Amino acid sequence: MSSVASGGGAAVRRSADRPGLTLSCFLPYRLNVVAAVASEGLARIYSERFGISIAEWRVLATLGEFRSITASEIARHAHLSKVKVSRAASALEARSLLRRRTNERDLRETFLALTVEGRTMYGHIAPLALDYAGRLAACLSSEEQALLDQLLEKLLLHAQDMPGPSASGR
Amino acid sequence: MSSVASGGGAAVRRSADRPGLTLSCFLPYRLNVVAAVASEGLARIYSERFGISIAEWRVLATLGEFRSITASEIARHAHLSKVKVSRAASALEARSLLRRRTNERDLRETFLALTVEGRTMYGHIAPLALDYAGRLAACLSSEEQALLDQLLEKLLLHAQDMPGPSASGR
DNA sequence: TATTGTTATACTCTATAACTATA
DNA sequence: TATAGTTATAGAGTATAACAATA
Repeated sequence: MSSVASGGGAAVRRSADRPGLTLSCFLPYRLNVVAAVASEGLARIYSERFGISIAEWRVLATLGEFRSITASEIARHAHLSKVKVSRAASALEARSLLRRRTNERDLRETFLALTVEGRTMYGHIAPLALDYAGRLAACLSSEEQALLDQLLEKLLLHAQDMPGPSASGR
Repeated sequence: MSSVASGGGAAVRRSADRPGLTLSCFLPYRLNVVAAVASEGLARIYSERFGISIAEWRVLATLGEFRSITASEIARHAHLSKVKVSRAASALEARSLLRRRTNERDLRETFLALTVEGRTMYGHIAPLALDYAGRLAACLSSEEQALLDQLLEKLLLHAQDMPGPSASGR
């Protein structure tokens, strides 16, 4: 009786011994494994070949997309903490890939933008990244890709405002 | 310059300036964000409430599923390195949650199994984890859940035997 | 020689909070 | 008081390789 789990809210009977959890079918685990495997090759591209970290890549990619935005906007867009953005920006700035400029309307804020060199590097990495993502998704039909996208989006929005640890079991 | 990049097969034109990469639509990024968000709450359950790490949780879950298996089998099943399994097993053993026993047929191997205490803890955590996963997946219909599962599986198998960094661009 | 598993090392990443400066 | 951003600190996690035992 591996029992289990109407997700909704129904109480479920389980044997004390076999609560019916199968790791390979456990959604959070699966998402992590797929994400890790999917990132491995890509991370090698930008770490080994361009010497940048994941956080730096995300900042680079965000600035490649939006020419000049504030650090906190990058944090939101790239799903990074402000600390990580600050560190990544410092590292990129030290290599002259990025420039900081204070917002004159609100002196607390800083606009970040790629330098010409930064934009050049972005021009090198982005096609490789796109190619990689393309090859990754190539095992899915375009309908499947769209579907996956929708499902991930739904999941993300839902997960973001899910109560913490087991509301029922506190 | 940025020219390049036939993805799966179709050549794509891009401006040198805007290689057309949108972070929020970039599959590896999306997978990582969803996985991270989906894990947050869960990790809190077993770290704060039970004092175990993710690796330890995976070992625990694997042993909850397969009563007694070798360390390397756990590594394969739980997608962990042998070092991580070894460390996690030591930590669990130190808390008397797990027992190691040498395989008498091949003295290099060690069988790991949960102790009664370990099984008890598993019995506490597994239902919480299942509940969490259930609430997570509750935003999807059961058809959608099955579909997501299939898509993730396909993606995983494909990603695992994908050539490293851009085969074309080496 | 290859494999299982453990340990050591150094390194990176991370979270937290303290801090500066503005608002 | 609250916010944007930086810096400091310490702790956790990581990869790598070296190692012992066995095959």
